[in-house]
Amino acid sequence: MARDLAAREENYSKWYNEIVQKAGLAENSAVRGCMVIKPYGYAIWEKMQAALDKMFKDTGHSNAYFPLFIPKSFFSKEADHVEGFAKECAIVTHYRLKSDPSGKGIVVDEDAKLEEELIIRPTSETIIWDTYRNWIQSYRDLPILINQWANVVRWELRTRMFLRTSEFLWQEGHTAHATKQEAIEETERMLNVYAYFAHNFMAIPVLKGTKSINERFAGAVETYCIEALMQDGKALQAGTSHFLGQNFAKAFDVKFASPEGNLEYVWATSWGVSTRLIGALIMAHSDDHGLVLPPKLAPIQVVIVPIYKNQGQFELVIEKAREVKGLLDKHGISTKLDDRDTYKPGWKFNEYEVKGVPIRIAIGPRDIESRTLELARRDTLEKVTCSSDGIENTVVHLLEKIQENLYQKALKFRESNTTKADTWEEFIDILDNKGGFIMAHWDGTAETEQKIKEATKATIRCIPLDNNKEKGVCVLTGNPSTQRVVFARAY
RNA sequence: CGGGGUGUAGCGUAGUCCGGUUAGCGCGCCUGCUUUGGGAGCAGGAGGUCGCAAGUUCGAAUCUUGCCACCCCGACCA
Repeated sequence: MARDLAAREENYSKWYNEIVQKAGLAENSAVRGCMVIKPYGYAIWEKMQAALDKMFKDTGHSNAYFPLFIPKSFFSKEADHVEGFAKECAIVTHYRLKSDPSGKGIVVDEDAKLEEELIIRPTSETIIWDTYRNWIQSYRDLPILINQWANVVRWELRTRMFLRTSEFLWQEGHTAHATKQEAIEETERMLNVYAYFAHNFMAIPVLKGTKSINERFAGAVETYCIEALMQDGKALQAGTSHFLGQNFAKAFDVKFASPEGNLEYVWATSWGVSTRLIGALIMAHSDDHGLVLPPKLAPIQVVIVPIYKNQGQFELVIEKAREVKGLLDKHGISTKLDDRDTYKPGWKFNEYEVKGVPIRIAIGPRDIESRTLELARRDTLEKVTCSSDGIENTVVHLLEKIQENLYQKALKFRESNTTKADTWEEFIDILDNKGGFIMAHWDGTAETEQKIKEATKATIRCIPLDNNKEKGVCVLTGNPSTQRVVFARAY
């Protein structure tokens, strides 16, 4: 993506959509704002789920499932929460259809109107806290550490595949604690889980931080987030972890008897990541040849393409290919042997390149003679011929190398696209000509942030957790500031 | 909801201003032969209510009116 910013912005959407479609990840559906996740795209999501789910379990959480429908009245209980989601809810008002009296198709049966409308969950805090009320009486019932894998619906006006669809898949953790301290620790623990996942699985460096009040989750006391930088210089919120204080406990009247015998409100957290991460993966690593997947999340880590001219050669080559696949399988490497006779090697090379398969092995008659293989890596597009002896070790090491290289590349990109701005002119100039993260002083007020957003579309992505305190003046107002915060235009 | 745009084969499109043979092309698909170490070549073939409806006309993809759908930009948002 070596293009100037203007060209990048213009072409980026097109480039992104092409990768999504050509790689077979997803396509737009007949339902407005929704998408069909195709098998290959879903396989990536399953890899993400597996890795995340293990980390959730390792930190003491269990999976559960709560209803898709939420009674409308639940939403009015937490004022900020309803304010935040009211504008983007899908609402079920009826439960029956009937034939149109005029004989043309099917219409809603007005007699089948629900007494209370049901909201299709945009997030599950309300129904979960309504349930937790019945589960919690004593401090002995705490903590509750639950996660659910689910779909949610937010009626977005403008959608983009994976990044913002009306329906999306995610996980949402909802925990209940006896003390504020414990809840804050949980919030931070899960933020670290997300950051670890982004770094070690997605090969994407992220900034950990807290949101400004303007950007905070509706109903939260504090929102922690991980922010990633995409190749077009825009920021992407990749995950959030919320400290909800006692807001939902108070709204849903969830109290527990403490060891001292007092009735106290429960402390809460919630945290989530979504299929948006697939969008992040695409935008962080892909190139003009297509998708580039980090080995740890690639559904197919190695593809073997046999090359032959006739039946005799096919038999020789395929035997070797099967042997190699067997070796790699034994080492836990997800390997596909593409022995289809209906496509030519060149076609296959291109297909797996577009799909971002980290390593391709080609085996032909020449290789049989010389006991070699052709190894091609997706991240650098380099091809080398290597000995077929010990191929399993070669591949294991190469996969690790690719994983690390992708991370380092993304990190370098972020570093060279993180810029300090000390004046308003600099701030504007960087936004318009370079993009990326801008480290700038801010006077800490919501009004200033709002003005900056209106003037430039840039928002505060986060206030980094490991921030250095540094005296300065706000880029917009000139008022005193104690630290730089991260600004960017965002998805 | 504002502003702009587009609907022609599975996908992408030409033709529309200025009505006139059988609606053309590329990709894909099917058959055959030759091919196979970077998206194969040649030959043959299948596939169309030109978004829907009404109107004008000898004649409509093309003009008129109404409707529908989708896309882009903005407002909203992860």
